[in-house]
Amino acid sequence: MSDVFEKVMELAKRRGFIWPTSECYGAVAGFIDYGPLGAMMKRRVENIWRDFYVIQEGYYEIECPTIGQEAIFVASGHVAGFADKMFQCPHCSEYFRADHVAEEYCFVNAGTMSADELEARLAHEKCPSCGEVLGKVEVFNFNLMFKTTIGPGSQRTGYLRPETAQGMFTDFPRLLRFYRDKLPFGAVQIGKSYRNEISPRQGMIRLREFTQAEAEIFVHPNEKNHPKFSRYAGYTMPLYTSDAQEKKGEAVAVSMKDAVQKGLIANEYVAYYLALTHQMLVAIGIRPDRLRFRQHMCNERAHYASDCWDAEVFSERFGWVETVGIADRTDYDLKAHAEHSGTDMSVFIQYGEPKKVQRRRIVPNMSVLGKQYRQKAKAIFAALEKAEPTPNGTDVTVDGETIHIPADLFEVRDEVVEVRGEDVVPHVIEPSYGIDRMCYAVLEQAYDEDTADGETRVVLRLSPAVAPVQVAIFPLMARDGLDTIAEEITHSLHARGILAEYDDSGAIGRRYRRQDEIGTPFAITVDYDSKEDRTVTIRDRDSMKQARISIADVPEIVCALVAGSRTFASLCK
RNA sequence: GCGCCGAUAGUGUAGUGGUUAUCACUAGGCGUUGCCAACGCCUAAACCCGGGUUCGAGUCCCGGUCGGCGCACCA
Repeated sequence: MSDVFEKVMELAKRRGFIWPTSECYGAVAGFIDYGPLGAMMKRRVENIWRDFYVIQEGYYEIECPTIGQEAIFVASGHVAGFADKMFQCPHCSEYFRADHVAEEYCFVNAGTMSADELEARLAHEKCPSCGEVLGKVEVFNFNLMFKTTIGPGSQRTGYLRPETAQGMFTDFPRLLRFYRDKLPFGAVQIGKSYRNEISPRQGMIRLREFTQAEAEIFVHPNEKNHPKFSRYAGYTMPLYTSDAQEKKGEAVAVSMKDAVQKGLIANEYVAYYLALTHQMLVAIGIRPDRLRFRQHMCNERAHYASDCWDAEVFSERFGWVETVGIADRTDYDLKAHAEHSGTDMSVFIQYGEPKKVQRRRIVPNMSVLGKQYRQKAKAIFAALEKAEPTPNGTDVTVDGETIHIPADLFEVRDEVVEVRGEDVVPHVIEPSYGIDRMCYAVLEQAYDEDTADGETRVVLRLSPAVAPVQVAIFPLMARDGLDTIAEEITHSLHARGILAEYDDSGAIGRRYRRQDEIGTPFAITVDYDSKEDRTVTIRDRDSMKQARISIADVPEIVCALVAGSRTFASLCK
């Protein structure tokens, strides 16, 4: 009994959407090839993503290497944190997370114990699976990053990035300058990321090499109202809140405005991108009734994220599949990179009006102190700035030595200074899209079988926006000049950037079926009337209806149909 | 990584240890046909990889790879 997954993957393989990678040597789990049609469709999905994020939002795209030096991932926490301590039971061969088992046995600070400590302590405990006393186990780190070396001699460690996000963070100072030192702004990146999954399954749902489209939007920590929130304030869609999940409830349709007001969503920024994501997924052809937004429970949320939602698409095969993650990552990443790199990752925010601030300043008598303390003078000056002065002078501690500075060697000035602004480390709103999962969802939902003239017709009901081939051109017969007219029409469409496929092979019905199967939304047929009156038929994939249009109008009509600015029904008078 | 199951033309499949490995669809060529997988003729195309048992292996055994399911994993 074959389900939709099997049918659609069989079609995808046969017609050139998705192939197992390096098949001639045996495929490798977690890697796939996009064939000619798949690569085209994926590109169209990515370009729709660009329409939203780059064109509509104005967040420019950058492109960083997929290999990063070790320091990046030390700072991001991936070197230490993207690994799991695991061990295998010597009796039953089961694998376990060492820290999880340790917690079950109530070890104190199980999460921070070293591998050696865990080995020593676990030796006396029983295997959670088979119940035998574990004895000697080997606790090892399994890091999900692919490691490599940079340059000859393997001196320098590099990692394949596990997310594209870090590039936007490490480029932050340059991006800030590019956006002329103002918040908010955003940068996006579409590219490959890599995770060495232990056991990838489920076709293109869990890959070791996959394509992400991520946006990092840098906002003022206290200004999380989106300036264009009105665009989506009334947008209503199903939200599956953490509260509803705890109570075993269901997703409920809420408007973004209400969701923010009721505190279901942390802020307008998160809500804005939830709605934008919904709109975009529908634009690539995801059915709204198979789409919901699930909030992370407190315990599954990364420790630095203040709110996190997954856009989940319902798959007939896999159930609800998380396809997009939208998180408020706060200032975690920028602070980490600032600390590890020593580079400032803050923005100077000017106040509307300069603030007058009362400030006490201790001004040392440089000439006397300098002569008296010589090498120590510099450290003493620094210490004095933070000292608490008394009428009898003050004590400062330099290199463990307490030195008394008499009151006549410094001056205390109470002054009012103008402060024009402050340094702020922005918070980051991160919508992160799994392009491959989106592509799978599009294919699965587009797959359909109907009956035409008593025969089963397989049809991919792809949106014209993502269909790899946008229109097919058929001469009814490949002779009598029909082929020439059809070729001319094909070229006129190519000139408009439309991917039109000419096909004169086989019966006309067979050619329609071939195109139905790869989701080509429209087909134009040149017949003998075309020679007389310069008209052709245009046929709609889904309804299989035809309309007669002038050859001269073909490019404009096809462009309008593909763009969605005109419906096929409007052609049928 | 463990357990169970599977792997045969492009796709889906048949195949008692013994001829030249079955059939359908698909694809290519020729003819025919004049708007929805028509028809005729012709052609191309496969036993996952490596060992073993045997006179002989697509078939039996062992190991591997890939895929599916269950477990574990999925910051």
